[in-house]
Amino acid sequence: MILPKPDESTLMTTSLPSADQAPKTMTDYVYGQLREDIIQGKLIPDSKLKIEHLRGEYKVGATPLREALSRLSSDGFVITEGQRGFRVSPTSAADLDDVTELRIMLELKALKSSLLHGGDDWESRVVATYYQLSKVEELDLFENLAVWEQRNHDFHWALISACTSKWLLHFYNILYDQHKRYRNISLIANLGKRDVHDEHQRIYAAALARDVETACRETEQHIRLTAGITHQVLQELAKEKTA
Amino acid sequence: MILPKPDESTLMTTSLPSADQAPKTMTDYVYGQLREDIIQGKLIPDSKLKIEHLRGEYKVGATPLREALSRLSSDGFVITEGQRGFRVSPTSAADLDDVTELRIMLELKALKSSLLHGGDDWESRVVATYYQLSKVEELDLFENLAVWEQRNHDFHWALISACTSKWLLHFYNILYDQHKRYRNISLIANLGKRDVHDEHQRIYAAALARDVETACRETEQHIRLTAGITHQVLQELAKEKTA
DNA sequence: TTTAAATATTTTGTCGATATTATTGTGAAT
DNA sequence: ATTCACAATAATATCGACAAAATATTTAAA
Repeated sequence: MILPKPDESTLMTTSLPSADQAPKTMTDYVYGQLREDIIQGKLIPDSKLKIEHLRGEYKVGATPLREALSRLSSDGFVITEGQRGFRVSPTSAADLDDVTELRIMLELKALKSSLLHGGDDWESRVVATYYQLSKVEELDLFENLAVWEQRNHDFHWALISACTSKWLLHFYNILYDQHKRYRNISLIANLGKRDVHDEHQRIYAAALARDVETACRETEQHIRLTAGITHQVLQELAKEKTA
Repeated sequence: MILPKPDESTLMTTSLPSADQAPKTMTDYVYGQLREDIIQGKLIPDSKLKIEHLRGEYKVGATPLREALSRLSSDGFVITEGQRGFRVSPTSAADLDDVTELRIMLELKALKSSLLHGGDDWESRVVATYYQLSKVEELDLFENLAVWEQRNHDFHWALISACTSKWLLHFYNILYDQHKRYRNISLIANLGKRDVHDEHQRIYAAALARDVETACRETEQHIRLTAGITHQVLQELAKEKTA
């Protein structure tokens, strides 16, 4: 078993997502890989996930693979039917709307709780992640997409990290990544048409001022904008296919 | 492989919970068993789940077992740590509150959507499940706990079954069962102190009248009452332990 | 040519065995 | 006694192989 340096690893983690828990086990490793490849769209929606093929692709045995796929199925990234193996969960405009609405509800609730309970450590995290995000947003985004993605996630996570509900954060994590799946389709269109940094700045200011009302409003608008543009791109792609 | 008659089976099912999807595979079978045994408290919180032992208990191989446990870990019923196997998720008063608050939020949202979108088929389901529930609530509940449990679930599910959000229903299912875990501790205390049928009747009437406001208010009160009594029993048990 | 039955191939789900890692138990040294 | 090192034991995670099931292909009939 050749694996990177070991580290803590629990389900429903409350730690920052950038703390990229180095996997202790083959299952954990391939779980992370598969999840990431699904989110990145490298494994295309509704395509079949054949064990033998994946075995060669990720250099792991069948057992850890099946375990990882089982987990992913409960996360909603993979669907499994009777004796017909696994496949990547399909995507659709309807599902995007579904994910978006629920994510808004959960994120706003988490944000509110976080603003009410966050202490000095929370403030520090918000300031630090905002600073790092700002740095990369001054550069050419198109050349630093991966870094921006990471820091964007870190910032949003820091904002809600003081939320007291473990379950809320757990579900939020799933929906955030589901949403990311769609957003990746339209990332370029998204970043081109907006002043994302300005949106972040406003959320940041409201959060530190503990202005729940404003922070929630700005966050909701922020998410809806992304989802809206993604929805457009998705429909354009659908039209191209039929035409 | 000796398994019951086959049937459809997909994750994130939108069908009634009583439609007890007969498992096609060993993994599905043992997944259901383990889940039920955790909910029923037969597998006690925080206890270790040793593969060899479970293998004998449920008469299945190690691979399906590990797959089922992997799924359950993403569902939050089981926790898995690095190279230290699986254990039943621990319970706590804080977790009960967490589950309760989130469940209320999700169930009310789902109920609202359902009342807005439900058609004739939805109405039929509500009427039918309410009728069956009423029948058993006229009998001695203590002698029909299992049946009551099932019909109570069916009724609540029917109410929200016209909700258009698949994700909302998926998360609701998880939280409902998590809540059931706690409720089982105090079921007797709960049924003794209340007129549950009256509460159900009021929700029923408001739902059919499409009175979103009232239906939500009654449902919230209904859940809070259960959770409150469960909380009490939980604390009493904790005191007994220290005393 | 289409439809249907029969056969061949692929793929899934499962088991038993094994190497690796954690845990427990034992005895020596502080 | 308590702590530490080290051996003995137990449990986990993984692999390779195989039977059952689904899928693809061929062959025969309408």
